[in-house]
This record gives sequence, C-alpha cells and structure tokens, in this order.
Amino acid sequence: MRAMNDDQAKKPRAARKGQGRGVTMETVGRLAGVSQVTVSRALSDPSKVSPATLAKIQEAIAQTGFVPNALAGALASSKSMLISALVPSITNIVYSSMVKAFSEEMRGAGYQILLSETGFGPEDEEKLIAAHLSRRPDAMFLTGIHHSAQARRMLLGAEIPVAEVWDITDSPIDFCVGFNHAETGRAAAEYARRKGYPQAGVVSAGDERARRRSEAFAREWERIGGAPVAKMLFDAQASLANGRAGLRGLLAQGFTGGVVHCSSDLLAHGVLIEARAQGLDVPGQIAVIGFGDQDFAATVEPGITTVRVDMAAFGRAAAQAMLARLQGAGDGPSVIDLGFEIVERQSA
Amino acid sequence: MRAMNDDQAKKPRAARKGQGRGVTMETVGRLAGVSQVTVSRALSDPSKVSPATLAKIQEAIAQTGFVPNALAGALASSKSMLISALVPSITNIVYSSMVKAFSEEMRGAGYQILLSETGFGPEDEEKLIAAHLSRRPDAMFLTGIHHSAQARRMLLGAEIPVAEVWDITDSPIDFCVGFNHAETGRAAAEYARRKGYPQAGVVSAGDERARRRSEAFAREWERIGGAPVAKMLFDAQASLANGRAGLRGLLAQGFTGGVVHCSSDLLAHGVLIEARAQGLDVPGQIAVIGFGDQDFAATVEPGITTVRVDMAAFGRAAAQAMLARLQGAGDGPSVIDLGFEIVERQSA
DNA sequence: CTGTTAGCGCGTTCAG
DNA sequence: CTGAACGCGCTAACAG
Repeated sequence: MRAMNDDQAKKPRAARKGQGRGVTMETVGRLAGVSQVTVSRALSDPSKVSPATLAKIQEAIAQTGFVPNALAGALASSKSMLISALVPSITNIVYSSMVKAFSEEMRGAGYQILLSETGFGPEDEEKLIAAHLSRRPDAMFLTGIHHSAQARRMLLGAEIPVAEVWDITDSPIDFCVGFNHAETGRAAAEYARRKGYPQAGVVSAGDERARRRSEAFAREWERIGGAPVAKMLFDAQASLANGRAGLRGLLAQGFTGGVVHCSSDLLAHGVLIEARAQGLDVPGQIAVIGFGDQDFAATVEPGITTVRVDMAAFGRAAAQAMLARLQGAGDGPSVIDLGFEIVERQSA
Repeated sequence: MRAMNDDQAKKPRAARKGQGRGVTMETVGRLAGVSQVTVSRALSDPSKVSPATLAKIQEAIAQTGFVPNALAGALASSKSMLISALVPSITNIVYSSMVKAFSEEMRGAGYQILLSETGFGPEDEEKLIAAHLSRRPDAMFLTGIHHSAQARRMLLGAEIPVAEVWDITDSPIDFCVGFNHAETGRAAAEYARRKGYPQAGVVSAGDERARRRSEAFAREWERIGGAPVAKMLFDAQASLANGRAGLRGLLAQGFTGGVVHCSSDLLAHGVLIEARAQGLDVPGQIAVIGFGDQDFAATVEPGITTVRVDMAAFGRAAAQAMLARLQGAGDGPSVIDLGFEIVERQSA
C-alpha cells in the first residue's frame, strides 16, 4: 500500500505516530502553545478564543495539515452530521435526481450523505439499514413506504428523523413526502378516455410502484367503460428496449391501436420508437402516455404526454422537513403530498 | 422531533440512558452475564467465545435491539470500513454506473460508500475532500485526474489508497483506472475520414474531459487532411436539447453535411432527432458519432455509432485494485488502462 | 478567555 | 475461554 511503508503492516495504525497522519488537536495545540480543548474551541466557535491564539492555532493547523477526526467528534457529541440515504438504484435518474436535490439541501446545513442502493424489494434493505444505523446517522432518508417490521423497529429504536420519500401513506415511520401513485394511473385513464381512444394497453416495469400506477390505470379505464386492457408487465427495470418490446408484445396480444400507458417515460419513448419503426402513426394509431416528465420527454418527436412529478422537489421537501426536526422545531406534518400533473404533448 | 420526547431538548443524548438507544456492548453483556469484551469478541469472531455464552449474547442482542456503534469501533481500531467517493454528478449515468459497480464490489468486502458530488471543476472539490477525510475513510475514489495541489497533499497525508478513475495519467496520486480520452477523439476522426465524410463538426458538453475528446477529434481530423471543423461547445451538461441545438448551431455556421462528433451519446441522440426534424438523411447527409455506448445507443433508430467504454468495468477494476491495497498486497500497477472500442452502427 | 477532568463505545493488549 | 485496564481523538461540563 502506498505510503504504508512500515515494515510491519500488521502493526496498529496508532503506532505510526508523529507522521503525516496521527495529527491530533493535541499536536496542534502543542505547536500553538495551547491545550487541546482550546484547539477544539477554535474550530467549533472561533469567537470563544482570543484573536491572538486563534491565529497561532490556524498557523499550526496549516503547518501540520491537521484534519479533525469526525469519528471522535461524533462519538463524543452524539452528533455525526451524517445522514444515511437508501434508494433502489442510483443509476435511475428518478431516484438520483431525488437524492441529488436532497443532498444539496442537506449539505448546505453541514450534513454528509451515506448512500446505498437497496435494489428493489425489502429483503436486504433490512441489513443495509442496520449497517447504516451502526454509523449513527442523525437522520435517515428512505425510498418508498414498504419496509419490514424489523426495519421499522430498528428505525424507531434509533430515535432519529426518518423520511420516506416518493410515495405516501397514512402511517409513516416518521414522515413521508411524495404523491399517490395509484392516483396518477387513474388520472391518466380518465384523460385517455376523454380523448376517446378505442383501446388501451399498459407497459410496466418490474417495480412495485410502477405496477401500482399501471394497475390503477387499467382498473380505472375499465371502470369508466373502456374495453379490457392489454398488458405487458416486465420484471426488469425500464429501458428503451423494453419499451419497444412492450409495444410488440401488445400488438401480438391483438392490441390493434389506441392508447398505451407506460410506467415511465423511458418505456414510452421505446414505444414511440417501435411505433415509428413499424410505420404506425402517433398518436393516430398508437397514442402514448409516459410517467415522470424526464427532460427528454419534451425534446423527442413527438413530445411525450406524461405525468409530471418533481423529484427534485421531493428531495428538497424531505430535506427541509428533516432539518426542521433535526433542529427540534416540533414535529411538523407527517404526510407531505406534493401531487402530480398531467402534461399534454403530442403523443397522446 | 419524534421519539425525542424529553422535556429538555438541550439535554445531552447521553443523559437518556436505558432507553431504546444507548444500548451498548456493556448493556448486552450485563444481560448475558458476561463482560463487554466478550460481547465484542462474540461479534468480531464468534469462534473465540464458547457456544453457550455465544447463545446468551445473541439472545441479549435480539432482546435489546443492539446495533454496534461503528463510530466507536472505527475510533478504536483505526479502520472505518468506509470508502469515500467523489463524482462530478450522480444524475449522470456515466458516473453513477461507475460508482454503482464500484460500490457493489466494495460492499461485498464489507465497506460502505460515502458519496458526494463535486460538480465539475476542482474548486470546491478541495473542501469536499477535507470533509470526507475527516470521517477517516479507509480509501478514496476520485473521478478524473485533475486535483488541486492542496487536495493532493491532503490525500497523500491521509496515507490511504486513492483511486483516480475515468481518465489516466502517468503520475497518479496513488493509482488510476480509465482510458485515454484524447485517443478516443483521434480514433473517431480516423474512422470518420476513412468513411469519406466531406465535412466534420463537433458538439461538446462543458466538461473538461468531453472537451479533450472533441478537441482531439478536431485536431486529428484536420491533421489527416479534413476540412476545418465546425464547433458547438456548450458550457452546460449534455442533454437531448443541447444535441438538437448543437446541430442547428452547426448548420447555422455553414456546416452543410458530413459527420458530427458528439462528446456523448445523449448529444448524438439529440443531433439525430434534430436531423430528422429537419428532414436530413442519416447518415447520408448527417452522420453522427457518439460517445459512451449507453444502452439507448443501440435501441434508437438509426443505431448510434459510438465509442464504447465500460464504466462498470472501471468501477470494478478500481474496487479490485483498491481491495488489494487495503489487504496490503503490495502496490500493484498504478496505471490501469482499460481502453475503448468504436462500435459501428447505422448513424455513421 | 483558558485549562482540567470526565466520559463517548469500542478494540486491544495483558493476565488469568 | 474470559475479564480488567487502557487508549482512540474529541466534546462537555466545571472551574479558574
């Protein structure tokens, strides 16, 4: 290991004192001619130290390249300034833009984010939660509202603010921010019925919330008089390729034309590409409704009619509510419904 | 704050003992009739404890909901099992897929990832590095090879493995894994020349490495006899909209047809969409070369000819080299060039 | 404004 | 196989 140029690699790190690392407040204090506590104070609240000693301390810090040990600080103060965040997937723009906004907001208040992917399904989420809690985060950001009983217990036991984002429920662990997924499906169905499409199909990715949106669409469509809905339900994540395959599958099921409700814009885009490849007119023969209003939805031709949800807003709202709790500003609302909006473009 | 139902919010956390939190190895030990060390041993190496006491300890843990305090553990052992990672943007699939692969690999070895976004440009990267180092990570994952002198010094002082990923250099801080960006531009230029396109244009996003690829393309194109290259250089991140605007810009500059080299597939896709919108034939009138081989590149019509780099492989390679160093397996290579490959499709 | 004294919860010796 | 003692680097009272 570079720079680990000791003879005995097994030797505890602490034995390598006096080198670049191992610079503590004690070291800095000695160099500045003050005690360790004074250094601590100078760092946490410079106004509690005289300008003269402050200067000496700062110089000593610069000379030694001292970097405070946040681990020790957290242990002593019971404040880690760490927020742990769990998302199904960081490569999915939907979640990454959510945590991005959340992180930026939290960083502004001095917090750092410990981020992990849970994959879909709460199996190993439990182990991840335990691993995260062992770092003693000051709060936790979770995606979705479905967590194992054991997970809930651990979270409650941790006695920290817990945000459940991207979905809402009446019984959050602590508080939740998001929107009603089923409602978006119903709204889309109503919109599509109004437009008078003869048939409807759904293409859905293999994620529980996506399914909930699709199911709601289909149920509502049929409830308000639509013909039975053709379905293509994938187990995999959404992708353009699945969108294309989705339309082909619908067609193979005897779907002859009408509206296709997709659980994401990515799938919708795939449907669009396949429709064009097959010479089908959009929205004349195939109309498409997506979900998410990702930036490409407005840019492709034809533009994708979709359900807009502001993921960045979710992240920000979660951060604000969390910060309020962290600052002990009482409990605040525990269900924050940010809603959604249907954006009409050319595809449906 | 939920569950923070003390009267005095100001009261130190430590004062709330005997509740759900504040369960320590001491607590567990008392319940199991053993000392704290024994609990520690039972957790770190069950074989060092008799089966009987092990069982009692496990029961006590289950009863109390004990979660080990990794902060204290790290402080005592100088091993945080934390890896810090810095990427320009987590919403960019290029980087997120890299860290995803990296994280999965590292998690397999028991490490967790502290992830932050640096944005582009090394200004605040420095502060972020300091913040991360204060958590005493066991190693660090950096994107790119351009870091301030101060940053380099801190990193060297930390005496931990440092991976610089996504680009290569002969003088890494510790080790780097990636490919030669300029080389991809040159290879693309050579490919395009061979295809006999009459003119060339570039559309580039505002990121230093993207620029390096574009510049190399233009220089090589002109060096091997091509006509002067038209350029559309954006300051912003790549997007479909910028791709469309890029082609419009090129056209406005008098570019009448030929090959367009894009710094990413996203831009290339935008160029494709704009070409179609303007009734331009691809690749007859406008040929397009992208970069990245993102999954949609093969799925759109026409398929995008692009430069494939395996980001997941970068993440994995970085993790493997890092783990080797973490396990003290000597230094290993310090420059890991994973190369790239031109993927020919219909767009050029 | 500054120093002293105690822990924070856990690993790591060293004895039994 | 188990326990006592000590220290990791820092914050939190309490004195001066």
